Amino acid sequence: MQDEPANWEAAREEFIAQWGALGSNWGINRTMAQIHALLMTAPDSMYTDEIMLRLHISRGNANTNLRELVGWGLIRLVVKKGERREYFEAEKDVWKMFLTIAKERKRRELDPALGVLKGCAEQTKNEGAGPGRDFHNQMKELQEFVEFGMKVSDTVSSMKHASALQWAMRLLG
Amino acid sequence: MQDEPANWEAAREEFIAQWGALGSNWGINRTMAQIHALLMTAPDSMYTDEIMLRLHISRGNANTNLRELVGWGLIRLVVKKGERREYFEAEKDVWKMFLTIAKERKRRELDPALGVLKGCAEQTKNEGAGPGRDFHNQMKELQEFVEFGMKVSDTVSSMKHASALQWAMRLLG
DNA sequence: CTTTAGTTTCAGAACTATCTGAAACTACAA
DNA sequence: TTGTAGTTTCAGATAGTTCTGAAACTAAAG
Repeated sequence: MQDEPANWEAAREEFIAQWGALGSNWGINRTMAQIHALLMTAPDSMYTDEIMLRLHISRGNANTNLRELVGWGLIRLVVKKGERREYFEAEKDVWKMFLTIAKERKRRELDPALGVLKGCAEQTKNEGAGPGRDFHNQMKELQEFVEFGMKVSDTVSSMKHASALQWAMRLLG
Repeated sequence: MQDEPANWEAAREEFIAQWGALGSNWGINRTMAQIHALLMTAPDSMYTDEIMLRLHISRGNANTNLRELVGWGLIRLVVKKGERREYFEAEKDVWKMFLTIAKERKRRELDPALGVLKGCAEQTKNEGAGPGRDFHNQMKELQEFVEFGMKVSDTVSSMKHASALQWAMRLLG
């Protein structure tokens, strides 16, 4: 088993390519998803040039997307003592990864929607019976639903992996 | 209040425009989101030409996106007796809307990801200790997590609004 | 101060998604 | 049939997003 030239690398290659393609459906761009997949499965931290080489992407592209990923909190920058170069490594804990993504999506998808709904509800709060009032009520309903969803999300996010699991088991059981 | 020419329409206009913009973050295209917003807030069902006129979009565009929305299950086609024309109306119940979206997103985001993970795990199931095995374990972990998430989603989806609410109340304390 | 290793920026190129508009099609009615 | 109302399709135009590559920048070391 020792001398086999890393046959798992084939599966890894596959994973990186597919994960990149999936990124699109997820509203994440391909390169970003690929870098994430690469780092997630990297035995050691990597630096920019390695990543560029491995994924055949330009320096600018690599830099931008590494920065984005750090912004999301999905990877972190590591400095090795005695080395000037910056290395990157991915969070590998699945639960933490999930929380990070959930938080970011909430921020990007729910927060702005809530703003719009509140604004529209406010603007029509004095409408009398009729279509105007119906509209107001609908905005209110949506607003409450979104707020409720955010609360659930916050609650789950503050859980440790173990207690979330336990909670979910109760739900499923 | 009677003769004021529909001042709530201003708020509605705002809602449609903003909702469209939000669509992008949601992985839904602008027009589709706008049509949905328009129909969601329409006192009566509407037909293609009304929608085209109201949103300043072409027939082709309107047709494609109406079709998509019907596919998602967010709007439905209505035929009025004695009329040849097809009308459309949106589902207005918030909980049903949420379920529809959740189901569709699961199908588009989770299902394909699961496929990839299973494939990669399978391909490396015989790896001995070392990076190959680490990779395999990671794929397995991700796979289990996704499967778990799907189960939770299915459970919630099968709930009636009332019982979901009750359950959530318990969660939130 | 100069060199060297590395990082960041950004204008334009390449690519992708979306939209238009006109033509083809369908189906009913006179 | 022919006319009319409506729907669908699709090639090309437009708009939006992502990527490249080279130049500008930063900071440590000589």
